[in-house]
Amino acid sequence: MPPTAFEPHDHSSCVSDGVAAVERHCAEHKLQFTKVRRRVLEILLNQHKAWGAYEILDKLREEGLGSQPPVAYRALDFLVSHGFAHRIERLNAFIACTHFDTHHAPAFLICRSCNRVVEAESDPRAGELGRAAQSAGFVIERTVREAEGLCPACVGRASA
Amino acid sequence: MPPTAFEPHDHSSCVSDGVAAVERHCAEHKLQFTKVRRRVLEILLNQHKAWGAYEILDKLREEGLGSQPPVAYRALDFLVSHGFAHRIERLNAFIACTHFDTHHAPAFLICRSCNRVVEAESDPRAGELGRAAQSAGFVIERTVREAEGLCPACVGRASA
DNA sequence: CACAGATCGTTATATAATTACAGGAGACGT
DNA sequence: ACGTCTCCTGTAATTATATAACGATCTGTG
Repeated sequence: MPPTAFEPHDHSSCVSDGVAAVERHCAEHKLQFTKVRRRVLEILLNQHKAWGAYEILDKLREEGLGSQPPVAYRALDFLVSHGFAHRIERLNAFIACTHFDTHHAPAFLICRSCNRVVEAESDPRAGELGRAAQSAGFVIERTVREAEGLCPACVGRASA
Repeated sequence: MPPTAFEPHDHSSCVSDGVAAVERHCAEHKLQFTKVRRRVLEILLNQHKAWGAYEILDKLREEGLGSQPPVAYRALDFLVSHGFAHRIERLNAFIACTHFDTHHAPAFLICRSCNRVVEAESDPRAGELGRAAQSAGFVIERTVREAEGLCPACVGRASA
């Protein structure tokens, strides 16, 4: 499953499918998918970039959905805690989850030029972190794996 | 090379060896290892935990070495940019480098209970990130790999 | 309806980081 | 020694990110 967001794709389905999947999941698990939460998810899905909480808040404010930081942070907390979105530590920003079904430990590729971010599936026990943890007797609960660099399009542009 | 900071060790040598190594490196590369920079490195080396910039600033202030945020941030920038310290994105905090010689892409194990942080050596091209990057044609420039969980001592304490 | 728990609106505050600019100390060529 | 260049320092102000606290309102359920 190669990352797709760096490639042209039918983006409108990213939004509609994402919202639909979360809607379904919330219905099944009796979670309240409220207006603000839905709107924040839509905003996140709207571009494959990481959104700062205050960028989202600005949008909400324009639309009359809330004007104070806790409004945005609460919606983001909800989305993140249920796996509908992820926090990108490197950017202090948030992105919609694109591997929603699988129970995952995500890894991210962040293009510093066009700011697009792609989520890759990963196994938390694999790789350096897992190996180091095992040899140290460390129990991993959560991992942060983020790579910053240039996406294929921007590499081409730079070397051209 | 198993991580050592989770185990008992002669900690005074962590500080003195660390400072000496950086001192040598600065001399060789004509870098100015000024009073503030040295002191910040000592503070970082003093405990195997991640220090917030403002914690460091408080210490500097007590000692009359500076009172405004840029003093701490500038010293930290120097240390990080030359590989003498690392930033832990997950904690918005900084830690002294313990694998100083090797040109590295560090990974970290963060104990959420005792707050100790251990640096593990790693190969940026290995693991999930490298694989994902390669298949996407993404060029990695920098990676963030941080695992949060419980160190051996705290696991024992919790299950006891 | 009445209740409990979740969610929301708002004010205030905490924490983290940067910008901007003036001054100082050392390196270096002349 | 003199200017001058560069890097480093001191400080004020501001921006960015995130949380605390609290009362009001909504939602599902008996």
